[in-house]
Amino acid sequence: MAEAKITPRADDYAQWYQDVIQHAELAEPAGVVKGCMVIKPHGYAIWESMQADLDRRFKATGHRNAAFPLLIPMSFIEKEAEHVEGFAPELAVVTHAGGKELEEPYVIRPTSETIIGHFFAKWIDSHRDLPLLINQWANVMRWELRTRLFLRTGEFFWQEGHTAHATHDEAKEEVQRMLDVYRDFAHEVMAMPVVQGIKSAHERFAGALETLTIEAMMQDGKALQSGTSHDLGQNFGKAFDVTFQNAEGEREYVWQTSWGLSTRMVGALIMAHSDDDGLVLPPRLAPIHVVIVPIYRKDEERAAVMEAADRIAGSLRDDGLVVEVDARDGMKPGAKYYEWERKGVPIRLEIGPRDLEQQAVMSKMRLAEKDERGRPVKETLGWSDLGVEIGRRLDAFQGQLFDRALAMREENTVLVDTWDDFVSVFEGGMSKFVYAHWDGTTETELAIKEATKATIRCIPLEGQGPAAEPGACIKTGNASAQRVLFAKNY
RNA sequence: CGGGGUGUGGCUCAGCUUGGUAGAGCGCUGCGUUCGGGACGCAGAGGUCGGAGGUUCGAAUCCUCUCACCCCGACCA
Repeated sequence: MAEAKITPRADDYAQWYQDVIQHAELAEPAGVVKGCMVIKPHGYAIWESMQADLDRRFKATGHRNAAFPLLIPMSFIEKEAEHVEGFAPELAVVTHAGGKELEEPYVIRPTSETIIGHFFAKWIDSHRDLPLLINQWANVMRWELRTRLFLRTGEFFWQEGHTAHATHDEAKEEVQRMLDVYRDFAHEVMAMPVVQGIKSAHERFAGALETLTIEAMMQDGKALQSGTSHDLGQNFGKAFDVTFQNAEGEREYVWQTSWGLSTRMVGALIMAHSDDDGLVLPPRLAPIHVVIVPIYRKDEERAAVMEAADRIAGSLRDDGLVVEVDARDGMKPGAKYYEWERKGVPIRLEIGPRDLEQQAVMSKMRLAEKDERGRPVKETLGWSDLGVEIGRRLDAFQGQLFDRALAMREENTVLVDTWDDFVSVFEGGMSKFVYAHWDGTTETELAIKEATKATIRCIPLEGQGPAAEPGACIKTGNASAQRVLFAKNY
């Protein structure tokens, strides 16, 4: 299988990212409301694929979907002290409706812990009501100072899970369970390796006891937080009076969790896999698996070739593949090739007059090797059992993408023990993942960020980073229980 | 909010310094020839040059104000 070249792209990575999005026709800023996006059909189809897969995983772990209001009374947000402090600066507030000023303003939901807490209080009475496992697919709004397409938009789409449990242990299990669901999704579906870990106090969700995260490395070596799972403790239970009677007849506050994953994952997908030729989509997320480009000169050829192309497409569809036949006239095959490559279709089949007699097609993978003339290497496949052959190649491609991304991350991950080395690692274009010791204080964390722009992405969970061993903080020399993951991030 | 930049046809942009009444490429429409890695010819459609005010005989161009967007930073559960 082809070994694709990854270009670090360093300083112009942001521009490259914009170009890929634009040329693959994924999204554009709405231009009306700051940082909101228009997701074009192809981009939305990728998000839909993510939704479908995640939704299956959520249901398999016992969760049910529900929907909650877009507008939240301001007073709800104010009920949890850390929550309001964290979100107040980025709230969009509705003050007027029906032509009149409202007595109490509403905020457009930045996340739904508060309004769901309000309803959980009504829904939960007995320990028999627990655990309550809810997920919501929704859009939310956060008025960020600076927006970045897909990575930090004012409005974005996501899912937010909200659960209530009888004990802290059960809640903590749920937090870890859903973090694992996110990891599995990232690895199996997105072909994007992630590090699981705990956020530092400074990076923790406003209102949570603990925030867990999955962190992925993009092609320029920077980290992208790709999903989070929070242990909310009893903070929201107390703020919204969510209580239940236990088996002993005593009233207790519930233990809650929340976890979310957003359209930022579409951005992650682009930055993790794509190249200068456009999108590279893992087969399990590709809206189209196979595009068939018919080739012909004369009308008689066209009729015969189209008939064969349609028949092959039908057969592949019977095998469960999503197939597009590009029957557009007046466009040369080469132009079609470039267009579908930019959109990240994993496999292209060409069929022309020469193939009809031999009952064959030419197959080209998205990351095919180039020959000495710079042309991509294609292979000839027979018509019989074509669906099986293609399925095999799609599976291999899925694995190849993960292996490639993992190898890239390993090559750019280092252990660092001196401050000078630490500083020099973060100079220059290509960034890295650095495992180093930290004394555990926010003060040191901020000082390191100030000096290097690198932040603590997470304190890796067991088995995620290097083996836990005590050491001395990279900056202060104070005691450290284990290495933490530093990186520049988006 | 600080620094830098850009607003001209659907898209990318030139023209602005040195005012003279709007261009290119791509895309789009029609016809013909093409079609195994980004086709070509011919004929067309499409723009009150972000907005307002000013200077001038005359403003895309100069001046003032204003709006929007992009990049860098601050911020980022």
